[in-house]
Amino acid sequence: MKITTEIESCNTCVYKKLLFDKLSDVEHKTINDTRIEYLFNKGEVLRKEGQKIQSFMYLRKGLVKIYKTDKYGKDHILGISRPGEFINLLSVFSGTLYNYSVAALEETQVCEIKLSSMKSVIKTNHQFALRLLNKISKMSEEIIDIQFELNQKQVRGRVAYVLLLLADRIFNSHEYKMPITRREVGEMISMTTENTIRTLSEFRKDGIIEITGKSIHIRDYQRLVTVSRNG
Amino acid sequence: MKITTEIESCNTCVYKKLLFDKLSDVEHKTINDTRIEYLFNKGEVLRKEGQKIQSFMYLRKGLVKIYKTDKYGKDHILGISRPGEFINLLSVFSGTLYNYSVAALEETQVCEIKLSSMKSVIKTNHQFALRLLNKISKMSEEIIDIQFELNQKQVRGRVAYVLLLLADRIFNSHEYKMPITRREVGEMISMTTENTIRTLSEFRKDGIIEITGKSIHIRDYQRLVTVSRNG
DNA sequence: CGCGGCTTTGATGTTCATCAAGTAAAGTGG
DNA sequence: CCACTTTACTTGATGAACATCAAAGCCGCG
Repeated sequence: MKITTEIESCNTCVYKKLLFDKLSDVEHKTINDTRIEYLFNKGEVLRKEGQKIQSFMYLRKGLVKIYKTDKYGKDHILGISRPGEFINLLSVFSGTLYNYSVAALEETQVCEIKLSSMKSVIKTNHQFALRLLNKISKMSEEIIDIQFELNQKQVRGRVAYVLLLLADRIFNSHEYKMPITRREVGEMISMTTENTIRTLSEFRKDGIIEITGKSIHIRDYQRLVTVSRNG
Repeated sequence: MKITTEIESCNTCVYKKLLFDKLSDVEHKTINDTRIEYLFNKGEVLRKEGQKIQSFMYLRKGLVKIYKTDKYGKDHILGISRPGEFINLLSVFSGTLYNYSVAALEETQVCEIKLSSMKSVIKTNHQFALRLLNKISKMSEEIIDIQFELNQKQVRGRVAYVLLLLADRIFNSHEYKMPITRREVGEMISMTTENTIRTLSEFRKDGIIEITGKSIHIRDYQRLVTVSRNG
């Protein structure tokens, strides 16, 4: 992890419009003054469950996994976040401690804003407060929705669902390099690594996907959708 | 469902302190003026997935289940809410449509407040906005946490977890009348009704619980905790 | 170049869903 | 209020889905 200074001010940030565009100059300054840019390497843990929450984190580049560790030390992945998303939305206003961990799946750049600055802007800008409420709700609902969907499916459906989630929501492509290991796919769908791999092999034999190491090429998208729906 | 007029004003409500205690007289009037009290019978659906969100709902008496229905028509219970809790916190700021359904498990009284009134108070009272953010986050985290816990367990552990959840968080007693059917327990833990019942019978045979129709008496609390942990 | 983690496949046993069949309880209409 | 119908509850038997154990090849990295 290291500190960078790529952006001079939030005003020039490409993600400004996602949350910070309706702020006054003073409010912008409040946010920008306590802002720190960080660069995390692949594999680095940004935040750990149980740590004290002192800042707001905004994902600018890279990819992270959001996960919880159970009492046996096994991780359970709740979701994957892309640039433009907040990393700690959920925990940030519910308590003083992180309720889950966040780790970088690739080189990842984040902006960190002091929690006090965020609260200060909420005080002067109700529109900002409403947008924040909206963002928090959406992120929670997405996580709950993924769990709900996965709960209805068995292995084939679950693996298909994850492949589609990556294709549609993360990479917007039918061809991508898997950002997570097979074990992590298992940790996402609550299945063993072995069965996850077996299922991927089945999909390959069925001609639904092509696998070359980490690379996935979805050859029969429609069929994968069907498997995800009915599996 | 029928409209009641038990409380004259939010000022005299026993639940005032949970969210509405730091409001000015004008803000109180804003909330109170659009407030309507409803009484729902056991089994009645308060809100259905897909309906438009136009109000904020506060649970005053009774018990409700929060659930989603899958494409096969099977319900999946996400949580159970007690008096003093909001019913539609999650959905309320994330979109215009409900993302889940809410049904009364017993005779239930709710206060409904127009969404516009809530937003109006957020504009004038940032402390209120922060408390709302906090409440939303907490409720989401509880739902996510329950799913996370259940995902690690198998049938025995899951059934034990639900029994403890009811004992500890809903009734604060080792003896209670089940507010949900066996099928609904199954819908909560993603297991079939048959296996849920089988497991309850096992617990009875093992002397962990006593079952008399709908009544549950936890005889060996510690053992149930152990089963919930390791099952 | 070798060590540890990731990946893969196979064999085996456990857990759980499904099917079946019957009893008990709770609504419902006359 | 009782006959009737539906829904809830319960247990057993069977097979399917999945975890576990085992063993070996692969890959990246120090």
